[in-house]
Amino acid sequence: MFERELLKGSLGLMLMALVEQGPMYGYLIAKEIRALTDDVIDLKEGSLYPALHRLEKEGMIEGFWQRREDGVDRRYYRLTAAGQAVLDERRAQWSRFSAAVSKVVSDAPSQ
Amino acid sequence: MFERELLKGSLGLMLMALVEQGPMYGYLIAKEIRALTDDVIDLKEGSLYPALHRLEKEGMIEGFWQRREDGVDRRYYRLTAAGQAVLDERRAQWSRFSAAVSKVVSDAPSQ
DNA sequence: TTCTATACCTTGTATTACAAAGTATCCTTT
DNA sequence: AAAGGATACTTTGTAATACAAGGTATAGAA
Repeated sequence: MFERELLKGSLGLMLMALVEQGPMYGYLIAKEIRALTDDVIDLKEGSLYPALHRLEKEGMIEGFWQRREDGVDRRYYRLTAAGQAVLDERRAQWSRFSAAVSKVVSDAPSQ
Repeated sequence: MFERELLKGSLGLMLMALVEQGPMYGYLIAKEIRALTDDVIDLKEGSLYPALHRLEKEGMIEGFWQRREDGVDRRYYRLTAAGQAVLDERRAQWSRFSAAVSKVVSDAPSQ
């Protein structure tokens, strides 16, 4: 119940970071995130696909269809140049932000 | 613009963590957070007070009015027993979550 | 045949940070 | 004396977004 809100603001960042490593498609991205985080982050389809569409519309990522031998279409995404710049920015911002929250939340008394 | 969404899910946690150290009132909490985070997190009143009311309604914190000598009323909050239990939980959850995001976002290639 | 995995999509809902406005007091600056 | 800023709390409306829950379609295993 908290996790839902925690994810806000960091989902786009994670998607861009994964796509940065090379073209990936949605379903694989979700599996990667589950694997990398030991199921701590379990992305739902209703979050994943709209987020990808959003990033594409904003020009951060670029999608293209690829047909497998068996005829199944998969939509791969790659990072755009604009996306790379924004990713660098948001990565730094995440560092600052998560460090800030951790500091406030750490049980060390203020004095 | 991203920060707004980043804060979601972690604001309640920060408020509870601060109030855990002893009774505090809203305005002071905002100042404390700015000071602790070097202005990385600058809490707005439209976020702060509704969040405090929310936590109070949920029974996580307990508010009481205190009148200063000059006649100004301040509303102090302290953590409840229920709030302490939830705080411990959310603190652990934040650790797991932020570590998970950092791992996905870190530029280290998957192999 | 039924179920699971793969792979994508969409609509509606709940949550929540914040902008922007208001109230009131005190102190400092012009 | 007037104007501005800091202190201190409040409220209403808005934008953003994760997700539940539904859908489509294929392939292989039970």
